[in-house]
Amino acid sequence: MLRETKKKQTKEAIMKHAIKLFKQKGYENVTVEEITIACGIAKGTFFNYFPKKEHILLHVTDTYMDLLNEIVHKHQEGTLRDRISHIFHDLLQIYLKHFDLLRFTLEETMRSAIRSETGSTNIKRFQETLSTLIEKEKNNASFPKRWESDKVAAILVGIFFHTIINWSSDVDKEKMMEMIQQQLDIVWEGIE
Amino acid sequence: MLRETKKKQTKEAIMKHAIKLFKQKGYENVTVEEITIACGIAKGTFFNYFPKKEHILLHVTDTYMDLLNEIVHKHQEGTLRDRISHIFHDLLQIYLKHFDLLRFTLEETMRSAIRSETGSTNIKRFQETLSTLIEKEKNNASFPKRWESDKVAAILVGIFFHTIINWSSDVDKEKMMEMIQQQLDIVWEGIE
DNA sequence: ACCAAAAAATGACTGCAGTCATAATTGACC
DNA sequence: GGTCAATTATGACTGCAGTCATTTTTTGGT
Repeated sequence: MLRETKKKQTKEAIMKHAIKLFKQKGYENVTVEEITIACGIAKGTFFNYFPKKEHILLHVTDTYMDLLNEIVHKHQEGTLRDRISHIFHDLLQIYLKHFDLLRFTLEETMRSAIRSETGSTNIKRFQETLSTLIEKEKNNASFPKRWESDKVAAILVGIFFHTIINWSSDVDKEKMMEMIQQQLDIVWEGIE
Repeated sequence: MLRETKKKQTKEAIMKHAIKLFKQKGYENVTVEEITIACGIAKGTFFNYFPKKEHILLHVTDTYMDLLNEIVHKHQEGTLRDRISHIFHDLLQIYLKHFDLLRFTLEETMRSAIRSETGSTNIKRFQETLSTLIEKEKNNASFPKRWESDKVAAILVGIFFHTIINWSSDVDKEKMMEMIQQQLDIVWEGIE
């Protein structure tokens, strides 16, 4: 299957060069033609692999999805409450570190979620990851069974995204984590 | 001041015709030129009023912001917990009713929040509205003072947006409200 | 090694958002 | 009501995303 391997190579080449250029010049200042020239292919070929320029960004998220699993895996000890905090902390660090690229990725993630072009959005995958994490904890009896893991995960994801969307302009990283932390505290202890 | 009134008229005309066309044909199938022709002005004039096509959508939100205040005003009786539920219920109804237009508006709202083109995003304004609502309740001593209204509002907004983003594909309106409701319950009563 | 069908690459082409130099309109002042 | 500076309108123009008819490459069969 020469064809298959070549296709994979081309796709990866496009992504590699695209991301490199995005980081260099910013997403909006990079044209599709530029990317294809960097790859040594014709402009039209790009669209055989990605239906829109933006779709590269969705695939970028896939890479970071792996990272999410790593992070979740890294924080196994302690209470669920602490573990979630640590996970969010690490995620936030990554987001802020690669902010220039990832904010466009975030934008695209939101867009595709709203349009629901794909059944399974990256946000939903994030939520599922947290959901299974919580579900496991339930079996350890260290988590109240009356709440559906799914819904709790939804709240947590909501907090995370809402915070990074609304405060990513803020340069003060510590403050952002503090915001998330305080919201988590409220959720854990309950308002009333 | 003929000039001022004329400017306002033109701006409103653009918005009126634009929205009408968006509803008819969908945001993406309407060109800027089409809008200007409907208004009887030249294409270039459009960009004297809105820097980008998408910016009309941000102004659409302004209209719905007024609606938000009405809704908040409508639900004065009962506990805060119930009031919030009712407010979210009404908001969701509006969102779903005008879904075809509002999902693009939502998209744009998210975009501008992430890019933080404007200091005060519509999301932040929503949050502030809820925050003052909660703050008032604090003074009535019917709300625990230990939590900052701001943070509680942030959680609530997070729940609302995350839900509509991730489930707006779902046609089942009742289910969506149920999702929000259940998340609110958890937040109110606390996880632990 | 040759052939035909399927898959993939190509780049000229189209359509639209957004720009900008120029033209028309307005208001303030005499 | 005539003059001029400031504001606003205009539409030809530019640049880029995305399309598509055509060409090139790959593959499996003989």
